[in-house]
Parts: sequence; C-alpha cells; structure tokens
Amino acid sequence: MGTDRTSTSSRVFTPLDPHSRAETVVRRLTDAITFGLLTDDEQLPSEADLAAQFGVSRVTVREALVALRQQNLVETRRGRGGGSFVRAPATGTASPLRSRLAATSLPQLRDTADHYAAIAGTAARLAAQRADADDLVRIGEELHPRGRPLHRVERAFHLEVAAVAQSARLAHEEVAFAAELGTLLWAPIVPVSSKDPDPITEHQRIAAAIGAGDGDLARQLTEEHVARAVERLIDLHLTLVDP
Amino acid sequence: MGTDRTSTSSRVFTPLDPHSRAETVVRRLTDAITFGLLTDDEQLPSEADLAAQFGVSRVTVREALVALRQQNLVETRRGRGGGSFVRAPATGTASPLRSRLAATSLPQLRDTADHYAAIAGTAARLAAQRADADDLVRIGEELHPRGRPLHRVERAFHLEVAAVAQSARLAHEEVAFAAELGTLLWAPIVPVSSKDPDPITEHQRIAAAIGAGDGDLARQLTEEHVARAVERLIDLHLTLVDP
DNA sequence: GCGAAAAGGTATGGTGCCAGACTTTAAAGG
DNA sequence: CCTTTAAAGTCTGGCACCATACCTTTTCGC
Repeated sequence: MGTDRTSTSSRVFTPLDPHSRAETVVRRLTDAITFGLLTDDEQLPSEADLAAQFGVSRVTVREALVALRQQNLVETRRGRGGGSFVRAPATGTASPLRSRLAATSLPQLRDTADHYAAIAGTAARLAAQRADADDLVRIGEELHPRGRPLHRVERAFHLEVAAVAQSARLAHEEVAFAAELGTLLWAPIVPVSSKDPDPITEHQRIAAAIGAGDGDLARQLTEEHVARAVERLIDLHLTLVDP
Repeated sequence: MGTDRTSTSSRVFTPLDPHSRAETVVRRLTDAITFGLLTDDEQLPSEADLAAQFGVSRVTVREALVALRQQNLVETRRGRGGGSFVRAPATGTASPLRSRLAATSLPQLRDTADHYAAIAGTAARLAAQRADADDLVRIGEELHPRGRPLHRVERAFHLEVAAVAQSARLAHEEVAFAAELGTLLWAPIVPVSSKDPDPITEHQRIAAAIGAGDGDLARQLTEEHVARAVERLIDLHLTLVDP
C-alpha cells in the first residue's frame, strides 16, 4: 500500500515543458514547413495574427521568425502585401525526415504506432457508428487522390475519418499525430511495397465498413492499414540505422 | 486542394499553453490533492526536489506552495523533518468532484470516455500480447482491494495493465486520464449499481483474458467495463444538472 | 503621383522565472 | 545539551516574455 501510494504519487511530479515559448513557436513552424504542412511560397499569417493565434506576444513571434530566417525556412518582406513566406528546402527535403526516422529508436517507433493505431482505429469505429449521409460523402471525397501525393492523401483521409467520428478529442489527437508520427508514417520517403494492398484500396475498404456501420471491421481494417505502414517504416528505419 | 491546404495549415496555429509555470504547478498539485492522488498528512517532496522533478526553479515551486497554503491544501513546517504536508479537505471532499462533474457537458463526458476507452482497451490488448509471468503476478496483485477504496483499486488496476502493456505512451496517457477522467470515472461519488457486475469480478475477467493472451477479449471486456462506469457517471451527471 | 493601408521593425516599462547565494528554523542524533 | 542536518525563507542580478506605443517600409487603390 505504501508502495502503491508512492508509485502513484511519484507520477504527479513530472517535468513541465522545458522549452521557451519562442522556441516552441519555432518548433511548430519548423516542423510544419519541414514536413510539408506549410508549402513553398505559402504566406504565413502576419506577425500580429500569428501572435494572436499562438497566444503569445509579437516579440515572441518575431524572435521565432528570426530563427526561421536563419534556417532559411522563411523569407520576410516589409510593406503592404509583405509578410513571411515559406522557403521550404527544395533539395534534401527528405533529409530531415530521414534524420528524424534514424534518430527514433525502434521501441519508440512501435510505441508511437501502437498509440496511433488505438486512436485511428477508434476514430474509424466511432465514425462507423455516427456517420450520416453527408459524412459518407466527405469521406468518399478523400478516396480520390486528385493529383495529391500519397502522403497527403493518407493524412487527409484519416483526418476526415476522425472528424466524422464527432470526437473533438480524437480529432485533436489525429491532428497531433499528423504533426508527429503521421508525418513519418505517411512520409514520401517510405516506398509502398508491391506486396501490400494499394493504400487507396485500403481506404476504400475502410470507408465501405464505415458506410455499412460496421465499427469493428472499420477499426480492424484501420489497424491493419496502420500496421502495414509501420512495418514499411521500420524496414526503412533499419536500412538507415544499419545499412 | 486549396481548401485542403488551408484547412491543414490553420491547424498549425493553435495557442500555446496560457498558464504561467507557477500556475501549472499549482494546478498539478491542487488536482492531485483534491482528487486523492496525494492524501491527507502525506509529505510532499522538499522544495528543492519538487523543483528538480517539475523542471522549474525553486521560486516557482515556492509560489505554488503559497497558493496551496492559501487554499488550505498544504501546511508547511520549517526545519529538519519539515516540509509541506497535504491537508486534504475532509468535509466536502466530494464537492469539487461534483462541481467538476456538473460543469462538464454531456458530449464532453462521452468524448473523453471514448478517448479513454481507446487507450485503456488498447493497453489491455497489448498487455495480453506482451505480459510475462511476472507481469501477470503484478496484475493479479491489483485484483485484491487490500482495504483500499474502490476508486483506488480501479485506478491501480488500469495503471498496472498499462504498465504491463510496455507502452510508455499508453502508460503516460493512462496516468493523464487518472488525473482527468479517471478521477471522475472511478470517483467515490458514483455508486456502483447493483445491476452491474462486481467491478472486481470485471477486473478478474480482464486479467484472465490477459493471462490467456486473448487481446481482443481483453480489449472488449475493458471497453465494456469503462462503458458501464461511464453510464453510471452520466446518470449521476444528470441528477446533478437537473435534479 | 499621392495617400491610405498593411505589414514589419524598434523601443519601453513591468512581470514572471531563472540560477545561485545566504540566513533562519526546527528536528534528529550523539 | 550541543552539534549537525535538512528543510524553508529571503535576496539578487539577469533573461524571457508581456502589452503597448511608435516608426519605417512597401504596395495598393484612386
């Protein structure tokens, strides 16, 4: 009992976030640029808007932008029509992703994937229980690549399923994973194996299960879909770590 | 496609945590005391230790402790053997929990529960896949109330399952839920209905499924267990909101 | 071409937080 | 009873961040 209490209590005292606020903004924007959430030539909101949206002062945003300029990730122009524009690295776009993948240990990869599968699977299950006709149309629209690269298709599909699940928390978690594992999981650096089912076909099957209201099947198919992507990612990880 | 990009990009710019670090520490400790993670007369770590563990300076911890003293949640003594001691409110212990429950909307309750069921269910599933003999012994130990109130038994059981799952993330999520929904879900203010299976019996069945390596059953039983607790919580919520 | 508007750039006083140093208090141990 | 030890209490200079105000730059619209 003493052991139990000690064990429980010690979990209360975990560290607060060590990053400065400016640093956190830098990381947010750097990640978004590096991983394709913000694209080349895209204009960021104005400093004042960024400050309002991030909930920080303009000084903090400015400091973050200085760092981004030093990393050549944005270019800033003054005056009307000015602002900060994304300068996504054209060459070696995949390098940060590869570095990140190589720097992530195998247990971490698996653990994150387990967590993600739980979220994405549950989202699919709830979507099957809760989707109305409009929802199914919206999911159906995400089955079409429409010229987008596969990683964007993947991300959009799962985000849409999470949205249809009508769970703010799961949608929020899905967004968080999109900025984290999802970036690696659906990264363009991971080739789709010819042995695997076509990812779009997998989406179609998930969507069909959702449409049929079969939550358990939707979850199972989603988990398998994620598991296959994880296996591919792990294969790539192994080639990076130990070529 | 423009809509897609705009939609995705706007999700990058969400607010940073608005709370000061001292305030965050206050919330951490207040919650832990109010919801029973830290019990009456329990000694907190020293200021220096708290600072190290929270990753803040001593000034910040001191400020938090001032606030806690003003709320009569701790009592501080100087000198050797001194320190801050928990003064959990004896009367009206349940009031903060009831207030919190009444203040939480029904969709929020359900959403949080959905999220929690995904985590706890997956933890049970992974535990079934990964538990060794020692793990099963440890889970078995949590089947015995050992004089603890039911809400502590519930919390300890699920935390143990998450630990056995060998997923740092899920364990971390389980801990986070223990401080959030779990506190309400397993709260002593929610009477166990005589129509429901005995919670200990439910734990035993989950443990048996884990022991048998049946991940899907373990997950299903866990989800049902959580769903029943949620229904009871919602019943109570309704009496508080609209008596 | 000029004025307005939108944007970045600069400055300032105040607050929160940091690391570090020193003092006071009270209990434990010899 | 005295000394040691572990704890809280106080202080300080420096940095991060805040809100606010003002200035400069550049484009857009008339």
